[in-house]
Amino acid sequence: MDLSSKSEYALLALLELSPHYPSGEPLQIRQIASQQNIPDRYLEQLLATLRRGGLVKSQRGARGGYLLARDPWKITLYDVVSCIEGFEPRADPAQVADTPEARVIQGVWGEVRQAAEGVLQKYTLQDLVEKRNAQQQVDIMYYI
Amino acid sequence: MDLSSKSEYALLALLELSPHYPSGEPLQIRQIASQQNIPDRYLEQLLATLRRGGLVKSQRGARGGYLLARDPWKITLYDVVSCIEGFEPRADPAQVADTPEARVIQGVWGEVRQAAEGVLQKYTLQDLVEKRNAQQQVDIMYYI
DNA sequence: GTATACTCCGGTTCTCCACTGGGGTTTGCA
DNA sequence: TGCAAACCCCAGTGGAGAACCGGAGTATAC
Repeated sequence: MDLSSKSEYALLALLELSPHYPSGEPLQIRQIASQQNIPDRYLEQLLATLRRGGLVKSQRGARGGYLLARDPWKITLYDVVSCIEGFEPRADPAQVADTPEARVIQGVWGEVRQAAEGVLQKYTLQDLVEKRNAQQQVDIMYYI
Repeated sequence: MDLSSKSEYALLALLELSPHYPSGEPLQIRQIASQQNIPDRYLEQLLATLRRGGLVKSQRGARGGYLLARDPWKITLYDVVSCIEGFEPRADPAQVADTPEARVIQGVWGEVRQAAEGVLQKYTLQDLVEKRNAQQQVDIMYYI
């Protein structure tokens, strides 16, 4: 019921990439990692997953790096979390007994999942960037 | 993001206890376990947690067993899951870096949690029992 | 006073998370 | 052409928690 640091790291990385999307300039793992202090070798794996999930593109070689695969307002938080957590293949039949009670519980749990996913689906990376900017404005106001 | 079998077992057990609440007759671990085929030694531990959480009462000795601590409509699914999963003490400061981005993400995640908890809070054990009864009615209809 | 239940404590196996390391391969640039 | 900077792939490790199992103790009804 809590956010894994896997997902949190991925979101932080994509948040770093978002402002660089218009320019088309890639960002390197090292830069992202030091900016958000994430272990860089770990972030590498997460970015590889995101690449395989079609959320980022990579550029190899010197002056390479990562950049978003599409506009920041076309990537929802659900896209990110489901890609990184990999909870799409809900089809393993290694489930518990199929009693009437179990079925009822599964139904309610489906509602819980839907509620959670609904929230994740309504936010995009762009929204997060704007939220952060707004927050920083508030911080500045208080600072003055 | 999925229901642990811990919570599922606990809900199944409480669902078994619910119809026995009015009579005041306790149910034994063995009976609950065989009814829902849950490993009985494991269920024992879960029931102990529920007892410490004040959701069930235990009666020791011969003809002992467990019974609900209060009416089935006064126990929400949130009560059960939070008791068994123990996610109340959200105060350990072993968190990730406190960047503006991290704060924004935490905020959104708070919304996700609230959405999920909202669903769990609106259902009681009584609701589940009624859902199951309704489901069984439907099954019978189809059977005829 | 004995069988029947719960109670407490510990250990075990397994899986996953978070992370580290050691090789590769591709690319820009001098 | 060489080489360094980046990504790429695979493998392993340490700790934590989930899901159990087992045994010794304790309270209670009959």
